[in-house]
Amino acid sequence: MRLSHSFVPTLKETPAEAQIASHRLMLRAGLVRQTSAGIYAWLPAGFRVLKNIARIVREEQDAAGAQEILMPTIQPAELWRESGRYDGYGKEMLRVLDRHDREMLYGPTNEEMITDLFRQSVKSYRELPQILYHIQWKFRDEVRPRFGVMRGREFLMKDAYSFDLDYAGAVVSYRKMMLAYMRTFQRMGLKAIPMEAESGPIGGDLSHEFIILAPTGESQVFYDAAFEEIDYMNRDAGGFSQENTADLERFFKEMTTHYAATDEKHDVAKWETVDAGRRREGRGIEVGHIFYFGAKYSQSMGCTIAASDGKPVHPEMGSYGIGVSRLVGAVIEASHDEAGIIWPDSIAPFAAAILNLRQGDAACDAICEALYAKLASRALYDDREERAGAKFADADLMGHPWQIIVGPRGAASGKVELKRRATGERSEVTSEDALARIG
RNA sequence: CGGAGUGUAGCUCAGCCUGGUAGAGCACUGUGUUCGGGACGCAGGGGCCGGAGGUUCGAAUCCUCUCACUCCGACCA
Repeated sequence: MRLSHSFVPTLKETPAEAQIASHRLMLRAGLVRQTSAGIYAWLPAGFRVLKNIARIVREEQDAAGAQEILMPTIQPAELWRESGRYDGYGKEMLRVLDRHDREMLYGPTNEEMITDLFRQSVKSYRELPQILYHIQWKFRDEVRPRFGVMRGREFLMKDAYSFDLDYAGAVVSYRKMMLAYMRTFQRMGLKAIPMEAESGPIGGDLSHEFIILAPTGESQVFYDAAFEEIDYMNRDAGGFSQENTADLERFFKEMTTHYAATDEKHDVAKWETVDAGRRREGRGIEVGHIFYFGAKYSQSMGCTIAASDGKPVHPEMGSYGIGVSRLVGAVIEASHDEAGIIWPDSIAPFAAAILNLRQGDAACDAICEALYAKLASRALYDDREERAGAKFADADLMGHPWQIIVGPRGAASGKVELKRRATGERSEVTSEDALARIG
């Protein structure tokens, strides 16, 4: 994409409403625009990041054996009456009437709908276990939206639902999802800590929330260094396989025996028992939450399957959420500096920015165009006729992992300067070497 | 939902107290000089001053109502 013809409206000044770093930077880098309280339009660069995050989430869900579906945003009130949550959910649920005065709602979550879908079609224990997920917009009419996309009213969420014959099976599904989550966050360059949590309005008795570490996070977290040392992706390096029940058990034990707590639940006495050299403290942001809730919904909604003896049983369920749009903000909170965003390679909107410091200079133009053609859709070519300072500032703000700086000084001898955004490290290389480094 | 604020140009804001017909910086357009970390000159364009009602000869400014947004608290992916 050429910056001169892109809808990437960067701002030099910070809009008054933005209080936290990620919100400020998302507005300044032209990622999103607010349309009303807690509701945002995603602009090209921001949307690319959102899609990249969704892609990683999707890949890890698929790898865990979950199947992707897509449920609607609008749901009938009927279903929620069945589960008993229609009246209980309160004002956070956006309720609407259609033209026939039927009561509808904009879904804040999908337990009822998935249970309805499931009970219509699955009749035998032979078809279990199953995990279904979708990535869909949700609406929760928060009293007080804030922090940009981190606490919006409309947000993109991955929610998965597991169905198992019995508790033992449900626990396996739960552990699979937990592992998928740790891998998902690792791939985004995030340090995530799973913590035991209250199950809240979703209900149930086994529940973890996933906190990612960011210096500007909302809550103080205390955890054992063990969480930072595990490579969840690589089984050979101490990781785990989702296929292997023993692995899952070992993984779950790792996740639940080491100390981890937010300030609200911090147990100083227990904390003291953690080896002093392994105690870690930081700020954190909640980006995911998983629940096992047994037959809560399958029972209230009359969802049964035939067990091996032919008798009807209520499947055991769990639900698993990741705040996809929230992650965009959370990643920025975890990875930025004074100059702007520092995108992890895996989710960056563009792998590289090409900065032509002298528009119109034959050598510069030629090198830039050649690089741009080779990098195709992976690079943002800053071809504006502006001073170098403005281009550098925008590139730093937008946070591309690499900057390829093409100026008359090096261009004469075919050299460009390659800058790594995260470290600020710069080196003078040929175009070919630059392309090779970017990979 | 309680408390506190703010709505004036695309963005940041001044003007309001003390009514007299709209301002600055940045951004934008044209042009020239510049050009390796947010340049400078000259010339321009852009605003039913959130909305409605009222007071007044006259309202961005005073009064009433309303809408939107933000911040602090209680709640959440």
